[in-house]
Amino acid sequence: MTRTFSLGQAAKSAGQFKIDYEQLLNPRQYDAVKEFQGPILCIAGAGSGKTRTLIYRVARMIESGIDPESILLLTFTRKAARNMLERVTHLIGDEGKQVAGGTYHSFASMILRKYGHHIGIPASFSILDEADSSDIINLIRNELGFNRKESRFPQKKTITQIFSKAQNLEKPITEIVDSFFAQFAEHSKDLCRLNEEFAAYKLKNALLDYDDLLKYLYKLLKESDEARSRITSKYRYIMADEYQDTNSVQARITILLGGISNNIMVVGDDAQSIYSFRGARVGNIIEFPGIFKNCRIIRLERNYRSTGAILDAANSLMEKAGEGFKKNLFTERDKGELPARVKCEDDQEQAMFVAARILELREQGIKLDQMAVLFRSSFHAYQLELELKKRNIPYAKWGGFKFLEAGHLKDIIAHLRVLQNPYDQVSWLRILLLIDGVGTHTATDIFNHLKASPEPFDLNAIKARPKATEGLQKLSKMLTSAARIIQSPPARLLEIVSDYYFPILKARFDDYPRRFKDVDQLALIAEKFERLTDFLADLALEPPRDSVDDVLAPETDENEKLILSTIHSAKGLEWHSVFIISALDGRFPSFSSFKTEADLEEERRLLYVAMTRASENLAISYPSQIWDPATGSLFARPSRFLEEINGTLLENWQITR
DNA sequence: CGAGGGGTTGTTTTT
DNA sequence: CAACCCCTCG
Repeated sequence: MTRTFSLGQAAKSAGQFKIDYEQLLNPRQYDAVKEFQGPILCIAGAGSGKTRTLIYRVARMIESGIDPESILLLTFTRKAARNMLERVTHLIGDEGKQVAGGTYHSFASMILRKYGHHIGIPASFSILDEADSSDIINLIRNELGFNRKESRFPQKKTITQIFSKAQNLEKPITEIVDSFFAQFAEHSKDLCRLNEEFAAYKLKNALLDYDDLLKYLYKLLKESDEARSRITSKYRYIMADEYQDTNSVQARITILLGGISNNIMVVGDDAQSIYSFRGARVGNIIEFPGIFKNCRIIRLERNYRSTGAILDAANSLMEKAGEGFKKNLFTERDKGELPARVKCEDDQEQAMFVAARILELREQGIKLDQMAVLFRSSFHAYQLELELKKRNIPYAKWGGFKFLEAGHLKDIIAHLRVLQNPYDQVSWLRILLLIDGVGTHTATDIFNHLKASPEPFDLNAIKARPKATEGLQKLSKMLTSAARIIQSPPARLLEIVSDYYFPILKARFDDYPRRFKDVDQLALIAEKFERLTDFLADLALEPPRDSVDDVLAPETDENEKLILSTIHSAKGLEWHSVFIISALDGRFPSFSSFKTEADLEEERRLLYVAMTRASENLAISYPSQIWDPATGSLFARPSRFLEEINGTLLENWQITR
């Protein structure tokens, strides 16, 4: 590997930049941008121009002669990285494209393909998403006979969550079960056993789940001197965004990556930490200066996004925060209108209010895509979705049910996976079960047979019931011919699979026309890739976030859509007008957060994140009561957080019919 | 051994 | 209000 060394850095002086950074940034931002040697912790409040700062920092680095390929930008989603680097490119030209950027997970995936062999990971590993992991766990659970217990064993999805939480928090299974899933305490031992088997299975089949990606990247950096020195000498300028939402493995990775060059900046806001359920530690950001000596701390506290009134209300909410990370966010904008506190009769009335108000704002010239409705959990929006459909208001929903979770798309992907890895047991079982006359037993037999065969796609020698033979032959024929052109663009392979799958789809689902369209949508995504491996790896690392409904919506109407989003998915974004719905104790804060003070505090930060998404208009609404069938209780109290916000900072709205 | 029916779950948030 | 599981029938 060669390393480029540029003399440009010394040659250029401040006056030679194309961009007038000092003019375009406020003094604090400029501080963070102009200095890129040495460690920096940047505490960036909501709407303080954090993204802008990062973009200009990368631009300035490149303008100073730093090799763009030595810059690594770690962000929370890959989309965030992509957008930022596009803007860098826009500012200074194509060099911006050479900067490495992505999530910790995607970075891990890339590095492990290249250097994984140092710790025994083959370059051809596949990535498991949560559903894949569940399926494998289910398989092993059945083999171990744990499903036939007298007392109920947790469901596959729950087990997956338990395992993931254990790895994210780096705690033993038993402890996770005791503290978060006490109802399954009696199965602790079996769960440990299952977890061991699961780990062994992944190892044997070269499968990595999300947690493994991080775990092995850390292991690589820690244990392989050669890999570490190659990686750290390539990436000499590290920036990590949303650092408050990293877990301890990610923090250790960051420290190892930045430890040699010391040129590391982490950016974050402890008041916006909302991912502790998956192991995020606010501690990472707080401990950072202690780990990197001479770390400079830069605070961005001027908010450019929201009106004074919105900011006052948000600050008021955080004043009562149990843990005192005091923020001093200020704005020089006008006060604007007070945020609305809207009491509605019920869920239905709330939906009607939101829809009517949205239409009113639209009359005033605010575009639909400048408005968003935010909620704690995605099912809170069901009623509203009905109302929007009724009134023909186009919307896109983020979070909740994912496009790829639809059964028919999983079927298609399973076929592609088998092509890529003919020994992928879960995918084989899935596609074999689609054939008439094949059940779990036959499918397992077939898999065991072909596992030992040099021609895994040749199913002709298989013994099965007569009813099944025709289907098996078709499958075999399709896979064999697709395998012959396995190097073709994934879109082509997808086409072959779809042609085969359409009759099955038609027979299985009444609503097959709708589902056909989903497949077309998948094909559009596939077109962006040249190799099947890349396509499949990408689907796991960054599943398309649009819901099925959204994909089905006609692509007309100049793309102007209202956004419905979980607060988690709305992180980092902003809209002119924001509605926060179902601010009802039990819904938000969520019933399941009542147990501990820490969980409640996270709900508070979540509301803070939601409120600070709004630039001009904010309305927080709640139905006066809701019957919750899940808990069997009646929620009838407005969110406790609404009570805590200083009453003079909100305006109460009355609904009349 | 597979298919299909009925009863029974348990529901945050996501890379 | 699904998905999921289990059981019985064909």
